[in-house]
Amino acid sequence: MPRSRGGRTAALIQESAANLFYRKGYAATSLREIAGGVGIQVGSLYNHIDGKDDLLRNLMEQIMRDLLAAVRAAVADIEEPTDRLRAGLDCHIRFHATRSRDVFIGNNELRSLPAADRRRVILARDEYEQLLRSLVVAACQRESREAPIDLRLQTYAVLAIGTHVASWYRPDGRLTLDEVVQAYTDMILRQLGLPPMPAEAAS
Amino acid sequence: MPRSRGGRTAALIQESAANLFYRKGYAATSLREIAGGVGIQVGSLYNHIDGKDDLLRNLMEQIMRDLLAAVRAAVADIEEPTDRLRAGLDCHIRFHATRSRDVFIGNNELRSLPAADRRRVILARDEYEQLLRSLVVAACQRESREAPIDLRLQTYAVLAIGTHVASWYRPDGRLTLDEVVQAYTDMILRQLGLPPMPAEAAS
Amino acid sequence: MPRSRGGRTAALIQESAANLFYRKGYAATSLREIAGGVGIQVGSLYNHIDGKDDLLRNLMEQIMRDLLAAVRAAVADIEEPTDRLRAGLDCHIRFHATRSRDVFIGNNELRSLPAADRRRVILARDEYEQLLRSLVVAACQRESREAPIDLRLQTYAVLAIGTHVASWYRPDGRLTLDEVVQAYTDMILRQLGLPPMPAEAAS
Amino acid sequence: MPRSRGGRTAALIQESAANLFYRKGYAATSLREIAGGVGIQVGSLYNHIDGKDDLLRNLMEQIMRDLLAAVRAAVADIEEPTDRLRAGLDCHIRFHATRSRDVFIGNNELRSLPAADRRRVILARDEYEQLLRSLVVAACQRESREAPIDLRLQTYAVLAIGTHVASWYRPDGRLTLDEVVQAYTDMILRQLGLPPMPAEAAS
DNA sequence: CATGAATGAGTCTTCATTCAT
DNA sequence: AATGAATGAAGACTCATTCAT
Repeated sequence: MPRSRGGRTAALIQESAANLFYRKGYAATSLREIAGGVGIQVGSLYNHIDGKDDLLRNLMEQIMRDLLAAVRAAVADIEEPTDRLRAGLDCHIRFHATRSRDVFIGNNELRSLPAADRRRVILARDEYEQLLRSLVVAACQRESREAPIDLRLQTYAVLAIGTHVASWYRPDGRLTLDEVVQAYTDMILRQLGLPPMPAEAAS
Repeated sequence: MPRSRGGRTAALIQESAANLFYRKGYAATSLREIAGGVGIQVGSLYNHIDGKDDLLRNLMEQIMRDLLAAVRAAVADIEEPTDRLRAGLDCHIRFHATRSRDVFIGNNELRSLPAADRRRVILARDEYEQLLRSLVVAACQRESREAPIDLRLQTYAVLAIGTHVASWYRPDGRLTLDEVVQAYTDMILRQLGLPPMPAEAAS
Repeated sequence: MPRSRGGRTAALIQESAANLFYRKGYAATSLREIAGGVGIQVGSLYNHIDGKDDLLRNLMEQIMRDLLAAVRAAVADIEEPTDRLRAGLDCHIRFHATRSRDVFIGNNELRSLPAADRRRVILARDEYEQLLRSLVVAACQRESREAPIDLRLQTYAVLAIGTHVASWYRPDGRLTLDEVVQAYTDMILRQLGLPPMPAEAAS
Repeated sequence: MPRSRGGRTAALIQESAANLFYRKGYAATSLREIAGGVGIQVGSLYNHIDGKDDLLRNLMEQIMRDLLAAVRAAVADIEEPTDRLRAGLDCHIRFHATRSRDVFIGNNELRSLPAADRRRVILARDEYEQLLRSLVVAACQRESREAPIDLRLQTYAVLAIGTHVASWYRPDGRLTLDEVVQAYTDMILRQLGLPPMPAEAAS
């Protein structure tokens, strides 16, 4: 019966783990439950992972890699600073909404990671924060018409909004994904004193 | 079934529990550690509490009561809607910064609470959200010069900023408490298209 | 029911562990069995020990301490080298016979000990070997009438006989304790070319 | 139920098992490790063995067969009792030194053997003990000039020395194989009151 | 009130063994 | 023959909880 799954069991385990870590938290999730989610016995997990940490580490490193890559790709071909920021924010919000489960875990289970891995993830987070800040700073230097509040705080607020979106957005909720992305992006741009619409689109 | 709710030791236990829940999370904290933080043995805890849940429940109900009471008191004697909002935001941010530990626990350990208690806490949270929304709506109806984005989202964003402040503010950090409160309050007001400074203070 | 045992449970646990380590070996003995031997549950063991290692470590350090102390005490007040050797051998054999269980464990479970403890026990064993060798050498230098074979090997042989006695002697066996001690002591003395009987006793 | 008793891999597995049983003991050795020593996966072992017991049983029966056969062959063509004993001891010591690993396992893992196999091995050990005793008795009856101590004990001592040699001899140690064999053989002969050198060699 | 000890369920992990491929 | 995956039992250890002292 178990055959024919190909090499997919490992992925199913990660899925099951992510679902449970999201619902109950890492420490409150037992391997028994994770295995149950895949339809195998606890011991069988160890054919695919080295330990419980593995599941969390994989998850957290993956989500940080994906987030960094997504925003970098989103701004890659754009020159104009404000357009870059707009594109970055769009991607940032959209990512946090669509991958809210993993982002949520990434934000809440840092302390559950073994110290060594935690350091690595924190470095990636710092890198992401700097990427966002560089987008914010570049756009504000060129275009902002109001004296901006502390730009580091502004960047924190951008991160906060991502985190928050991840904590409540549901695909079947009151607002569509595009509406949410639009609303929050505008909110941030207005906050920074920047025009919400791309120049060519506004004319 | 002993209880000594007013006791000195009981308070120390709550403190120890709060510190550990904050650092490691509820599920990852053992009663042994909590007892250790007070300098007593595990068994002795049961002279003061009924179980591990107790500690979390007390904490979460207390913080919600305090938060609601604080903001209500802050706006109690103010009539003018925008002033009410300003005062409410000031209190909201300040509370989240100064009581960041307990607020953080309140935001992250909801799922660790037994279902019955969870419901009660969620009701209190809804109540708080409505309080904030009423402040936002009242101020925007009277004074806002820009078409506001969805006001429910705006309120969410206000909550998000509180949560975020609680997650990084430290009394010995780069910014003073007043600076943080000022910055975030202004940020939100600007966002809503409202004047950041009270009229009389500005002149 | 469990009360009134005073603080004796820890000792009962050590006993139970020693019996099982002797019969089945350390690795093949489960904590469940050890606890069963005392009439308690596995978890209860941890009120008295820190882990399985503890039981082995205590055992091995105790037996080496006792052995060293016993032989040192046995030769303490004796000046004459051959008499010292006789007394030392008597004690050596007698100890290995009467405490055969623990000696056996000590000889066979060294590798089961965590590396740090293992080193400590090995030092004690080296110390004991040197004590025995010093007795042998002193006696042979003064009195031996035959050219002795390598004295280090002879000492090894003395140790080997102790080990071997511990592996088969039973109090209810064919030979009494005194007979065994007598026979092996004579055997070794003869081997070294020394007179088996104390001078005054022989006359 | 595959079997390939003559196979090359089967022999490698036995080797790997013997090395590990020697270093860590039977109970503390996992099939994973044994397989690792051969460079195959655990499951593959079962193409060559029926189970973990198999490995130990084979080892123990083999070593007893070899030991018995070796000593029998060594004394086969010798008539004179003391010469027979000398040759037997030489072989006994030499065997224990050169095959120390397997002899060590044979002496220490008896209790790890399933009851049925254990009985068989014990019979072989008894047979070997009787062989040695017969050599000792025959030589002592004809030639010994001193009143021998209990001959059964003497035989035990001979066995003890074999065991002990197996526990410390290393080919690259301080003494050569011949020196060790010589020393211990002389020791035993002297013990029995028998001349250490063959008559013809002494002249 | 505090303690030390007991309990039983539960944790993660390892193991020998099986078997389809 | 070798492999990768599955299994179920067992391992050591932790935990929240209870209770006699």
